[in-house]
Amino acid sequence: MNLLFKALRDPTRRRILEMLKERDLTVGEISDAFAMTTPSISYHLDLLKHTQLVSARKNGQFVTYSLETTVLDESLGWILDLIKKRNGKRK
Amino acid sequence: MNLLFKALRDPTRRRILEMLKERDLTVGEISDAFAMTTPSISYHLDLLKHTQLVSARKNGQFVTYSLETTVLDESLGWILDLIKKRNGKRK
DNA sequence: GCCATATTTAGATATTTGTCTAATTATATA
DNA sequence: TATATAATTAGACAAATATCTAAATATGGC
Repeated sequence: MNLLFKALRDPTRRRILEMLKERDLTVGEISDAFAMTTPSISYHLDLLKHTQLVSARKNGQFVTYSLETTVLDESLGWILDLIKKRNGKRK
Repeated sequence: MNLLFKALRDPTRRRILEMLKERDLTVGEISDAFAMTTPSISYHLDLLKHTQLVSARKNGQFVTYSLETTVLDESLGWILDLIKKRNGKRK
C-alpha cells in the first residue's frame, strides 16, 4: 500500500504507466518521450517493477515493459472504501 | 492530481483520512492517536486541507476536521482508466 | 573476436519532505 | 484581566528522493 502510493506519487512514473496502457514499450521508446536521461528512466522503471505495476521481459538487447494492473485493485479498494463509508454516514 | 497523490503518499495522512471516515475529529483527538507532536499533525492536516481532502471548521478554541471525498473521484477515475483500457486491450 | 547499441549500476548531488522545539495566536474561564 | 488550553507558524535539521555523469554489462552483427 505504501509502496504503491509511493510509486504513483511521481508524475514521470504516472506518465510511464499511461504510455504502457496503450501498448508495451521498450526502455528506449519510453526514454524518448521524456526530457530526462535513460538512467533516470531506468530508475523509475525499476521502482515500478518492484511495486509490480509493470513487468519486464528481455528481447535480445531490448527490454520490453508491460503494465500490470492487479496491484492497482488494492489502491482502488482503499479509495472506494473511504468514499463509500463516508457517504453511508451522510444519509 | 499531483497534489492528490502526494497527499496520499504519506502513511500518517492516510491514517488520518481513515479516522475521519468514521467521524469528524478535532486536532487534539487526531494528535492523540499518533506518537508525534501536535505541530507535525498540524502540518499534515494543512497539507490535506490544501488538497481538499479535508475541511476544517472552528468551534471556539477547537478546530474540527472533516473528510472531503469529492477530490478522490479524480484519482479513482485515473486508476480505473488504467485498469479498464488495459483489460480492453487483452480481449 | 571487435565494435555498436540497449540497458542497468554506481556514485554524487540538489531538492523535497517529515519531524522536532520554541514561539505565537486565539479562545475560554476564573 | 490574567492564566490555561488548543492550534498554528517559524526555523532547524536529518532522511528520502529524483536527477545527473561515468562506468559496467549484455547482446547483435560484421
